[in-house]
Amino acid sequence: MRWSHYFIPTLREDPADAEVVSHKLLLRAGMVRQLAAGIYSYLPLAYRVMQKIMAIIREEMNRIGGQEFLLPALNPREIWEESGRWTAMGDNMFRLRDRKGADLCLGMTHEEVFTAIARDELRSYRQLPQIWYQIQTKFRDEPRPKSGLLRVRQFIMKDSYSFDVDRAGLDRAYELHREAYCRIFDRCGLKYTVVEASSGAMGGSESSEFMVRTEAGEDMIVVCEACGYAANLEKATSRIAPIEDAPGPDAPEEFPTPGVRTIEDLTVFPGGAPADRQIKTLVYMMSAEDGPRPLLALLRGDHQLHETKLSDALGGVAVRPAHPDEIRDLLGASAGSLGGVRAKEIARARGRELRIVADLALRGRRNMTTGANRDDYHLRGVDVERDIAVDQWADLRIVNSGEGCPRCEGGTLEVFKALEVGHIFKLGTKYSESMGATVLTPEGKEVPIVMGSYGIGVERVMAAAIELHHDADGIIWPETIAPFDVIVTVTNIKDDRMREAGERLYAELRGAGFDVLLDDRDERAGVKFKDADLIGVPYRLTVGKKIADGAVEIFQRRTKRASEVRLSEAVARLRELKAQSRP
RNA sequence: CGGGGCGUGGCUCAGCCUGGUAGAGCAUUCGCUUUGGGAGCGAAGGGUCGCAGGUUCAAAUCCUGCCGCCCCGACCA
Repeated sequence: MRWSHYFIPTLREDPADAEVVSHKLLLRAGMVRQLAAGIYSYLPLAYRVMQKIMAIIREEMNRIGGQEFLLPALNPREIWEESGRWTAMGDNMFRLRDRKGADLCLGMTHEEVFTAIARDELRSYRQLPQIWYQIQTKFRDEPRPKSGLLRVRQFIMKDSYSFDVDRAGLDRAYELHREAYCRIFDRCGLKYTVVEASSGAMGGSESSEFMVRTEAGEDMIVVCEACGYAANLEKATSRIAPIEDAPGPDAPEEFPTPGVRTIEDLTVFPGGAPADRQIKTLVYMMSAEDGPRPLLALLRGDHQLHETKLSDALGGVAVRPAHPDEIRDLLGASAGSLGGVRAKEIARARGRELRIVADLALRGRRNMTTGANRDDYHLRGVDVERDIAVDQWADLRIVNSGEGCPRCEGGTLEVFKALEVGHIFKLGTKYSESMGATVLTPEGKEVPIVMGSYGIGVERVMAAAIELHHDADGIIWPETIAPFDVIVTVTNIKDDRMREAGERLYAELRGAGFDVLLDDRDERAGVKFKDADLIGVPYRLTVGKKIADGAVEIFQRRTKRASEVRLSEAVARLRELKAQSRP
C-alpha cells in the first residue's frame, strides 16, 4: 500500500470524547470513527488488524475441527420464544417489525439459530460430535456503551457451539476450546488470565473467562500468585482469619442507640461493637411471578455483599435492593436499625414471608451486635445460629485484596480490573431441551444434545492489544496482528534517489511476502515518523540521505532501536529481526 | 433509569457569567523559503454556534422543551 493513496486519517490531538487509551489511539491512528454511541466504523487500518485476528481465530478453530458457518443476524421472534429468551433478554435486545407486522430481532448471540439447525438436521449420535462456529456481527442494546470499542452495541464475535451426545463429549469439546483459546490469545500477543466465572442464570455447569488485566476493563478478578487460583470476583472465595467470640448472654439484649444509622456509627458509639462483631442486615427484593419477594441478606459488619453471588445463591433469580418504604413496610424500622432476630415474625405479622440468607462468615458467631428492627435500638449478645432463623447459608461476601487463597496454604489474593476477551461455557441441555434438539444414542434412546458455547470478541482483542502494547508515541502492535509488517519511510519523496530506493525496497519486500506500507507522502520527515509511531507498525525502513552511500535505517518500533543496513541487505536483515523477536 | 458534564469551521478549544457584525491554534488550498522527529512567512476558502420554540429593537450568549455525545452509578451470558 502507498500511504499517499491509502486512507489513514491520523489525528494530532486526543479527541475530546475518548477516555481510555485504546479508544484514543484507535481514533488518533485513523482506525475507527464513531457513528453513534457504541457504534463504530472500522477504517482500513483497523479492518486489516481485525482480519489478522480473525485469520488466527479461524486457523485455531479449524484445527480443533470447527466448521465455519455464517448465520443470519436478523432472526424471527419464534426461535427466541422457544428458548425463552425473547422475554429474558429484555431491553438488551434490538427488536424490529417487518412490513407484515412480524416481530424480528437482531441476534445478540446464536444459540437459537445453531440449535434450530441442529434440531432439524442431527438425528444420531453417529453425527456427533460437531463444532460449529461463525465470525459475525452481534447486536446488543447496551444500557451504557463506553470506552471506545470495549463496550459497544454492535460488534464482531467469533461464536462457536459444540454438540455432543453426553457430558463426557462436552468436557472434551470444552477442553479443546480452552486450548484453542489459549493459542489464539497467545498468538495475538495478549497476556491473559483464565478465571472461573459464574454460570449465573444460564444454567450451565462450568464456565471460564479469558481476562486481560487492564484498568480499562470492567470486571474484577481475583488471582493467587502462589498457586494460580483465579476467579471472577462474582465467583471468588477467600480464606479469612477465624474469630473467637467470648460467650454472650443467654438471650439478645436490646439497648438504645440514638442516632446510630451505620455500621461505622456503631463502632464508635459507647457500648457499640467493632465492625467484625456486627451483623450487617440488607433487605433485597427477588423477582417472582407474583411480584417481588423480600429477603434478608446477612453479612459480617465489615464485609460487603456481592449481588451476583446473592442471585446465584438463590438459583439465578434477579434481585435488587429494597426501597426505603418497602423496608419500613416489611420490618417497621428503617435501614439503619435492621436485624435478623425475630425478623420473620415481624414480617409475618405484617403479612409478608421473609427469607433469610446469611454469609458463611457468620456461621458459629455469637455475642454479635445488630439492629433491633426498632429505630434507634440495637441488640447485643446475638448468637447467629441460636437467635436468627437462617434459611440458607451461602458465600455472599466480596473478596478483598490481601485475603488468604482458598486453594493453597500460604497464598494471598490480589484483586484487579480486567477485560473479558473470551468466554467458554458448558451450556448442557438448556437449549436442546427447550428447542427439542435430540439424537438417538447407540442404545436407541432419544436424548437432548449436550451443548457448549464459546465466544471471542474480535474488537476487544484488538483494543486489548492496544491497552497492553502502547507508549507515549502510539500503538506498538504485536507483530502477528499488526496492520503491516513494515513501513518504508522515504524522508523526502521529491528526491529521486530516495524515491527510487523506496520503490525498490517496497517491491522487494512485497516480493518477499511482507505486508508493506510505503510512506510516499510529500510530507516532512518528522510528520512521517510521528505517524509511523502512532499507527504502530513493528518495523520501519527509513530511506534518507544515507542512501547516497547505499544505506538505509532499520528501526524497531517496540525497542526504538535503529541500525544501519545496506539497501541490498535490508530484506534479509528484516527477516532476521522478525525471526529473533518471535518467542 | 438516577447523577454530572459537554454540544461553536474537519480536529482541539476560546467567546456565554454581564445580549450588540463569530474568534484562535492545528488541518485544507495557493505562493515563497525549509526538508531526519508533528516547519516559517504571506494569502485564501470554510461555521444553520445541536434542533425547536420563547423573551428582546437585537440571542452563540437569557428562558423552556427536545435531541445527541461523554463520565459516574444502576444495569449487563
